[in-house]
Amino acid sequence: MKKKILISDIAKDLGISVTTVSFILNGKAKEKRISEGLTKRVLDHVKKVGYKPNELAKSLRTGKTKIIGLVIEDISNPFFANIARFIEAKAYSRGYRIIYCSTDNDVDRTIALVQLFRDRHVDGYIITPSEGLAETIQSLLSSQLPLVLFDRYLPNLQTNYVVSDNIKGAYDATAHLAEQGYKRIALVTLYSSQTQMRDRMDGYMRAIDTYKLQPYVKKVNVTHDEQAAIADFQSFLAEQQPDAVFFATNYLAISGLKAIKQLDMPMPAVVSYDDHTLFKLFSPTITAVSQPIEAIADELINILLNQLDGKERALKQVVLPSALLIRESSLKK
Amino acid sequence: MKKKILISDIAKDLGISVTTVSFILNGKAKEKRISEGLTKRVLDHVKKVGYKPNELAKSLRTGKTKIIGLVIEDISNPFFANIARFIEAKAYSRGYRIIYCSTDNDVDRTIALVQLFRDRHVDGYIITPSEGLAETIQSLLSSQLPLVLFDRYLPNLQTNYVVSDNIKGAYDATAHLAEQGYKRIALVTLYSSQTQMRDRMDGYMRAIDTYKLQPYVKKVNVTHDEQAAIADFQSFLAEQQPDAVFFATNYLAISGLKAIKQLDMPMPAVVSYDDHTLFKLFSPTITAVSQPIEAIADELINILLNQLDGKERALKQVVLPSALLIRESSLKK
DNA sequence: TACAGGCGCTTAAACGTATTAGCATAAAAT
DNA sequence: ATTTTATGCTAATACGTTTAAGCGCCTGTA
Repeated sequence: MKKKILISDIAKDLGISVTTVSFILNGKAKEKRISEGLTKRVLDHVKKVGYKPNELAKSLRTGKTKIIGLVIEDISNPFFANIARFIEAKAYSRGYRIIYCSTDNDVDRTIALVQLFRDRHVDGYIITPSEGLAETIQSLLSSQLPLVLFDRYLPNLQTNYVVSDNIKGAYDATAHLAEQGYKRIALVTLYSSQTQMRDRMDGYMRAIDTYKLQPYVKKVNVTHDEQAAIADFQSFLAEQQPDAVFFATNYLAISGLKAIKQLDMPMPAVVSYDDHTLFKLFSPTITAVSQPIEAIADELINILLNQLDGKERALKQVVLPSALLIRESSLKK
Repeated sequence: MKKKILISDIAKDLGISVTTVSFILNGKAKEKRISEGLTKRVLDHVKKVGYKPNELAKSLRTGKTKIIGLVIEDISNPFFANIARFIEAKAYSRGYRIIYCSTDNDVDRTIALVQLFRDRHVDGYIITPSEGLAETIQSLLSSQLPLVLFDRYLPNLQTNYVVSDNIKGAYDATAHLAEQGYKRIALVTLYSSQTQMRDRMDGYMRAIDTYKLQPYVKKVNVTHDEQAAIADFQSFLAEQQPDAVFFATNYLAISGLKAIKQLDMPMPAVVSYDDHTLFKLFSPTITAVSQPIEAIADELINILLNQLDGKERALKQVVLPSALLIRESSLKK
């Protein structure tokens, strides 16, 4: 078992001081007027013995970890997984690493995860805030920690955020169904007052107003037990007999499709907010409101890195447009 | 902006030494014979001022981080996502945190991620090794770092691992298709000699032997461009006309189903290795070989934590049984 | 000849914690 | 009365880095 090499070993080997080695390793050789000859000798020797600095010690000393904490609702949801992937790539190319966690929309869990990141002194945070997270976020803000929210924001808090235009996305989806001639267009959403849910409801209602239709809203509790949610939704279907359903999230759409399938009934028209890799595979293929994933990731990482570089202190609140991808499930038969 | 509280602040406030506070905070009050009165005073005061130790400093001093690094092929694949979720819960309840990363089966990326975890001094590793990772893993082993592989292992390396019985799983799937009366049963697999792929091929071949059928094997390159893989698979379908297809992974099955759908041909019987949340939603529903996810997670975390506790030094190589979930896609019409 | 300043490097202190060795006092044993 | 042992706590060092301050030497200028 080989002993771990320290910066002091390098210094000793070469008969110079630790400081000099440190300067060279941190690219300050020029600035600190270390001779080129010595710089080269040190670099060569470092490579030869395979020295790697202890990042914990570095972080302790500098207060920086070069790590960004990504707190995301559900990393197995393709929407979030893709955002995470883009963010990771972009951060990497700028010298930052990402560590991420899923909250499953559980407040206690989210708070614990933010605390974990805080304990580990991550340099910045990208968060999909669950409800009840205001206090935690406020505490990050008070500590001046670089932070940007996405997918939703906390209405009472002045934070950076990046969201899509949920109102317009939901309006377009609902209007599309109305244009197709559907009359009983239902909205299936969560028991949740998160901003994105509120806005999707809002967009739906505006389209209902425009087309002078009746609203049919079903709220579902999807957290614990999918089968219960399915049964709940089934009774709604039986009772209200919608001819079209707009699901406010992709996983609601998936549970809803399971419910419809089990019922063996004529399938209503369907639109999902958020696309899913497999929607093109279903029969019929599923129409979806698709958020601009790469643009969202871009904005997020730029806002955060600009803050980390100290370039930007102004609040950034970005709203990006969504696109309606029309597939078979929403077309009039 | 409030100043961060240190252990020395606590000591000063109470007029005692840092050592004493540290002992008490680490539950060594009894062992170090600190009086109960003082212990209580310290604990009360710590709670009152909301002191949190600096974990970086702790880790630097102790060499422990209480963090486990989870290096996983693709966290957005439901199989891996569920494993991760179980592992996380189990680790948490035993005082460990998990940080995870997706490798996308890219060797360079995997090496970089392991290095990241190493730099951050995680206490142990759970890894789905991509091909070409032998050197990296060997280096972890040489450094005596607690480690367990899963889903596959590296044949030339003596490591702990947990895998499912891929041979039997693949045999059962293929045999089931044969029993249904299919004659031209194809295997779709990856260009990969990872152990799980080799074993699935093996199981398929054994069943082909048992039933005296002809093998039809298609290898697909799925890494870069899904559409290319789809086209490639389509030409295989056209050429070989299989009446049944056994896909060696769930994402192969998904790409395959897309290919079949695009072709608008009579659908062959289908079985997937690894289940997927949405397979029950497809038409027809998709038969799958399902791995015992919770049992795998259990074994993984137990093996690792026993190593971390120093209880166990013996090699643990665990093989768990898979189950065939028969759905519509594999039944004779 | 004296002095200023540039050059190339080093000394020493810090980051916040854990832990070894030991000190002063009091009680118990000889 | 002296030595031993137990009690309750602390001083000092270590973990592996970064960095402010400074030191001796050389060169050029007055």
